Amino acid sequence: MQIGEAAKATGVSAKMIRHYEFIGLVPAADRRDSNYRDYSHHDLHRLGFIRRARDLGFSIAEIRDLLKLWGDQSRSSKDVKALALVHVAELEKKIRLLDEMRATLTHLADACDGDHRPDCPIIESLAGRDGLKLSQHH
Amino acid sequence: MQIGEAAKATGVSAKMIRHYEFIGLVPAADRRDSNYRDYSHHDLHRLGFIRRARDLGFSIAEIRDLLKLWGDQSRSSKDVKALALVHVAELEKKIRLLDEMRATLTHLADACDGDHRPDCPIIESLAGRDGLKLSQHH
DNA sequence: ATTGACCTTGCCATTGTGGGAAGGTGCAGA
DNA sequence: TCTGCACCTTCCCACAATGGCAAGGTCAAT
Repeated sequence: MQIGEAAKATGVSAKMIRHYEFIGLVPAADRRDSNYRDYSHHDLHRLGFIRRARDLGFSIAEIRDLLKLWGDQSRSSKDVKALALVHVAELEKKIRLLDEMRATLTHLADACDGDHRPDCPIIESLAGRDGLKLSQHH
Repeated sequence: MQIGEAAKATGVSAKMIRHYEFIGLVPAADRRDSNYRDYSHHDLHRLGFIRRARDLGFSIAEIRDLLKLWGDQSRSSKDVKALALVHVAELEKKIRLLDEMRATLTHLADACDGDHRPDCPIIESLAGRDGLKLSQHH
């Protein structure tokens, strides 16, 4: 199976498949005489695993660890769960940050008349004449 | 005021101040004889505005627009509010995506015993033997 | 033999930030 | 005055993930 078909089958673009090979996330694919990459069912399985992990927001580094655990007969489910929970915590942190931004900006927007006049608490707050406090991330 | 002090005063790193100058987000700073950049209160005010906008998650492109609106006497608060609400919608979209990931992964982790045995629904789900459906983003 | 769809490598762009090297400046203390 | 340190300058590299483009090779069907 050549790379385009593998891409369709797994939902990982050909570009990214090559990239994952380059960074060592997947082993170098077999080559035909034409030098075209050739993918087996086993390869597709691995790529599918990677795509699903990416869909869950795992980073490349985390996926590297997941792949190791996947291939490790002696691993315990505790190891996998720990990794997953770390990622859940990361997701929650990101969500919290974004939600603070959302809340602050929503408050500012609520306080803004949104009419033809120039007065605007949003701009004033950004400008530092601050009645409405802005949250301080990082 | 030289760049390090300006950085401390505004919370924007010297590195980023130079970068913002390079991409034209702030005008080129005045220079002393030494070629050191020299910042006025006016400059600090602009940098502070930028930092607060970044803290609210606005992109550089959006901040560019906000700065235009800031300096525009004839703008209406409607224009600012519209921009802010677009950004709120972006934030909400990101939050929604992350929260789907969080929920899916939390379900998987709940279904995982997390003990010494190797059987793990998380890995199995990633591997595609899927009883528990994974969400399909993009 | 030509066309068109696919593949190959390689380089550039994005977004926002940090790191570091190599060298200039400015001030304070011996 | 010389030395050292802290700061500044520019320039290049890196990250994570992805896309795009260009110049060329391959293959199947016409």
